[in-house]
Amino acid sequence: MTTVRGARARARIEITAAIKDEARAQLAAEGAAKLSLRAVARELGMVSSALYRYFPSRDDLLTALIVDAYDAVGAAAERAAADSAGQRPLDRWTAVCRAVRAWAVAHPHEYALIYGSPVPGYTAPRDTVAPAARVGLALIGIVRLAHAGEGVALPPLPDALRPEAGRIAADIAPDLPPALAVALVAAWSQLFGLVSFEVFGQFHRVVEDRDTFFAAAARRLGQDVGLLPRG
Amino acid sequence: MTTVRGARARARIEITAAIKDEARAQLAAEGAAKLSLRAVARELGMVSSALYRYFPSRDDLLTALIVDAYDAVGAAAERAAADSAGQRPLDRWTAVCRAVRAWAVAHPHEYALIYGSPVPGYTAPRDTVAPAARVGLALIGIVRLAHAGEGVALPPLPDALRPEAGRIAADIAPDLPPALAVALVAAWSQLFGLVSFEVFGQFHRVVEDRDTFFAAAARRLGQDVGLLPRG
DNA sequence: ACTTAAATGAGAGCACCGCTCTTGATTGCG
DNA sequence: CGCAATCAAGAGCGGTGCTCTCATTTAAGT
Repeated sequence: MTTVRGARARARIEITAAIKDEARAQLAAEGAAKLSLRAVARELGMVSSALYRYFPSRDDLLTALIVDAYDAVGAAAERAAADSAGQRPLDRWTAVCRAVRAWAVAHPHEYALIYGSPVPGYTAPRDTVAPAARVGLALIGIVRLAHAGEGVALPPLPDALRPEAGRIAADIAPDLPPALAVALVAAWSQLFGLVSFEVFGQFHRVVEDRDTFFAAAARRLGQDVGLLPRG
Repeated sequence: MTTVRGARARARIEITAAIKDEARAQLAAEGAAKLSLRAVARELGMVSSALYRYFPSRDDLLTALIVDAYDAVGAAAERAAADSAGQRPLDRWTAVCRAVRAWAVAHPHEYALIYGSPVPGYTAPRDTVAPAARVGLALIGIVRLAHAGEGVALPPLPDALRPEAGRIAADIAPDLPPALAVALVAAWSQLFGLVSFEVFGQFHRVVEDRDTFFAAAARRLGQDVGLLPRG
């Protein structure tokens, strides 16, 4: 199906990749707002209208970059999870968190593209939902192992939250107790609160040693999902 | 000093306000990316160049909107803190959190303007730092009262975090113990992680009953800064 | 009260943007 | 080999932020 049919098909793949690379370079240099199709085409030595053979619109190019960014941060998270296999769950949790943060500070504009203000319409395109879930799934995986192992310690669920907790658990991890699922979703979003505040400059003149601050906060987040300090 | 000198000065104030109002309307309708000086001028019945007498650039207009947005969400937080005076600290904490969230979901584009991707340069203009601190200060105020009252319960500080914790405490609340200050900063950013994920659509098809989910998460955040369930 | 300087609005214009359409090669399949 | 799909290029449309010039109006100083 994806076999290269000929020189033309091969060229199309290469040019598509070149466009994305140049767009990514401009994104890293100036941010999504300044990304211009004309500048990308100019840098690639082609005319702007030719670019529309590969991406039907600027938003579609951005969507491609969004998918790639989700995949990149998701891969970083999964790699951290894999590299920390065998360690204690809480250490693995913080390793994944730190991997996410490291990727974010290394690629601030790409991070802003996916976890900042949604720049196109209100709803994300279909293609982005699966890549967007990878970080969350990596976190779930670690907690799942801990739950199967020595178990996790969680406070009881408020009655009002019980129905919603059941829904969430059914959606993201039917094998986990509802209280754990809802704690996971909360911790997941709070992790990106920490990262976003750092990347977007809200910690300016507030937090200096961000590495150790983040490590401690991430560890605390792990405890909030029931991971034990001496598991 | 701010006395109105004449009709011209009065008109300038009114026109400046009208420009901001129209810009805010367009912001709410289409988002910051689509905000156009020309469209604002057109809607106000003036020519685009005339608008530059009031705002030197589009970014300056946006900065004005940013300041207003910070003030609006800060005022909402302070109002929630004032209205809940006398209640138990943890309830007041969640009240402030819910006020922030309520403002955010009511003004998603303005929220995105201040807590989404920073659209102008990397560093926020000077005028924004004071208004941006209001929500944090409201939270600090509540915890400070709780600390002066029946006290707060916090886990011990890791040794590695001790220097940074001292710095943070000196910056934001010298009267509070360092462990509490660092927990506050973390909870502060995590609060906006929860809100951002909801406003930016990351909770789509994950969290349904967002009111109760958020209330529980905010309450847990309050416990993370040492507020006691039955204080 | 008169003059003078500052403030304001209008208009033209520049460079850039996303995007569309047409035209003429080039490629590859039947 | 011929025909259809693919592609680069160019011109062009309406839009943008922003600058400059030029009247006109207002406010202040003498």
